[in-house]
Amino acid sequence: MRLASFFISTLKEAPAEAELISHKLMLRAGLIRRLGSGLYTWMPLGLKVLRKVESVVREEMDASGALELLMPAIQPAELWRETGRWDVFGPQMLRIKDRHQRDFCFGPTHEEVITDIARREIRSYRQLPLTFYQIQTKFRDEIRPRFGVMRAREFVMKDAYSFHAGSDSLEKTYAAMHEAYCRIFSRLGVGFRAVTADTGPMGGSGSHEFHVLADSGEDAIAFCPDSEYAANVEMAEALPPAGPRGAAGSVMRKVETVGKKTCEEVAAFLSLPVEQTIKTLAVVANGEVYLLLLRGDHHLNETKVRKIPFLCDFRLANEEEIRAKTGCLPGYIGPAGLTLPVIADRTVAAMNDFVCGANEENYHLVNANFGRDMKEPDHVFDIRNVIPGDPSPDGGGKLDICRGIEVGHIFQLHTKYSEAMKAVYLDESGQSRPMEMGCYGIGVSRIVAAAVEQNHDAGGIIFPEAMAPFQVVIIPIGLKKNTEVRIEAESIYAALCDAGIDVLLDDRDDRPGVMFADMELIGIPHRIVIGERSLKQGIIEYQGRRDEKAQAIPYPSQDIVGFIKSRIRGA
RNA sequence: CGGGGUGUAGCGUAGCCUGGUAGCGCGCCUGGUUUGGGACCAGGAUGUCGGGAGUUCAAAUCUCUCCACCCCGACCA
Repeated sequence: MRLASFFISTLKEAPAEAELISHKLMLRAGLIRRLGSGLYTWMPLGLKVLRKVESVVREEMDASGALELLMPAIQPAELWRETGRWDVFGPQMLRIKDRHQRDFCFGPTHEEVITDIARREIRSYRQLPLTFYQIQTKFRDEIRPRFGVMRAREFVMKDAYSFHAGSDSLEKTYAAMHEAYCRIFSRLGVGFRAVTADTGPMGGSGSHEFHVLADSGEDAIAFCPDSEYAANVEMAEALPPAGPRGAAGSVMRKVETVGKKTCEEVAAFLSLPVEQTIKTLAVVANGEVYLLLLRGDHHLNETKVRKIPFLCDFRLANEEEIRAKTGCLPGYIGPAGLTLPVIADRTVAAMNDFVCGANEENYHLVNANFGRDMKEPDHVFDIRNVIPGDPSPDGGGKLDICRGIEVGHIFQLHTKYSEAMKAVYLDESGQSRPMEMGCYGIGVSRIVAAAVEQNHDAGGIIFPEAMAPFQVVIIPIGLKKNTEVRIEAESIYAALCDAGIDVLLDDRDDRPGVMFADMELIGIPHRIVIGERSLKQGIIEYQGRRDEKAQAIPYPSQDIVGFIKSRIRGA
């Protein structure tokens, strides 16, 4: 491609709306332009990147045996009513009415549509297993779209769905998809990690997320540096403390703690470690008020709480409810002297001589103990987030926590959708059975942002080889003025094109600094500079995007195409 | 949804407090000189000051209202 007949639009300064480095760089490089909140145009240069990501995804999906199809972006409400998700999905789903006032949505996902296809088309176990996939635009009306295409409302997603006669087959395909995902992210050149995950609103069991590791990631990942263990913190199990609970020591006393509401404040006020305090959370589920007990420095894990059957639809109690049940303000409530059901975190259950609210405004209890000063907890569950230093659930060492950008998620759905929508097949014995299903997503557009987030420097983006908009750029200095420069630039350009390399010729005849800066900003991995000065010495210059300095290449004596090819491969 | 903030030329911004007919940098256009790291000289174009209403002789500036966008939060007592 010749730049004079292409279109790039770079910015020296980033628009004020961008916060995240990837967002700023994508705007400055002219990859994307914002149309509205969470809505982005992929400019020609950005679209080239997006398409390259798509093609890697497509190649690996095809290689895994999945079959590409394309479903409508707009879906009728009836399908969603069959699975009950029309009501469950909530405001994240963009609902539309057609001219007849019939309900539709702009698909946030496609389980219903694909299951409808499956029930119409698949009759027999002989047709199974089957995996379909598409690369489609989705719309989710996010609470707060942000970070450009990282969390946009409209985005490009690869979603695949597999159908099986039996869960063995599902597990096989699931494993194959896991492998395909690892190949995809490796080929794309992003640093990633597969972690065990919660299934969330998609339902089902058995799930892995794929995260691009980046400090700006929205997800926290617990991992063990000394073993293979890695999980979303939502999922990471906090093991019970090793030893038994210590014996109760000196007698419990009530102390005045005026204005000290948080555990940190109370601990500091009493000169005790915050690990010696217990915080009490009042929640309401099914009309009942429960007390949840956590160690002062720990945080509640909502996902874990929702897995406790009687708390699956819990919410935090409001101030009036708390006052009615405990007679006291939030900040001073505690498990002592109340009849409310108490759910203790595993860590709390092993604590003795702790500090907790006295259920009296401006007072806390010190040296409190279960059994002696209050009833034992009614239930003990793992309801907290793990923190760095916690033992790894696989026994392999201590956990650490890092951040990641979720770019892929695979689920075993089993028969959640097939049962609801009667997607059945006949097995060998002629019996009708619901199909086992799996579902596998990749955030295609998000990958671009994640890759930029992970690969950039002061000059701009450093695209990984596989998703760079162009593999090589040729920068001629003094193109119009110097015939020799023009001839050699054209000849090298033609040779690289013939070799099937995606090469950009910067024929703008601009000042060198402008061309260098632009090409660095948009992140082209390999650069060839052809100038009168070097040509006279029988050389041209090559510089990799990550290289400190350019290197001289003897020219025309050295085979440039071969050299570039080796660079592309070696990168 | 709650809180905070911003809206002035394509981008970044000054002016607003203290009302008097809008300025700067980059970019853009023309001509010329330049050409190995975002050039220089000369000339030029581009603003419903987010929309509407109000106050005033006069509003980017004050008031009200609507809109858009950004940030933080949306249960951790």
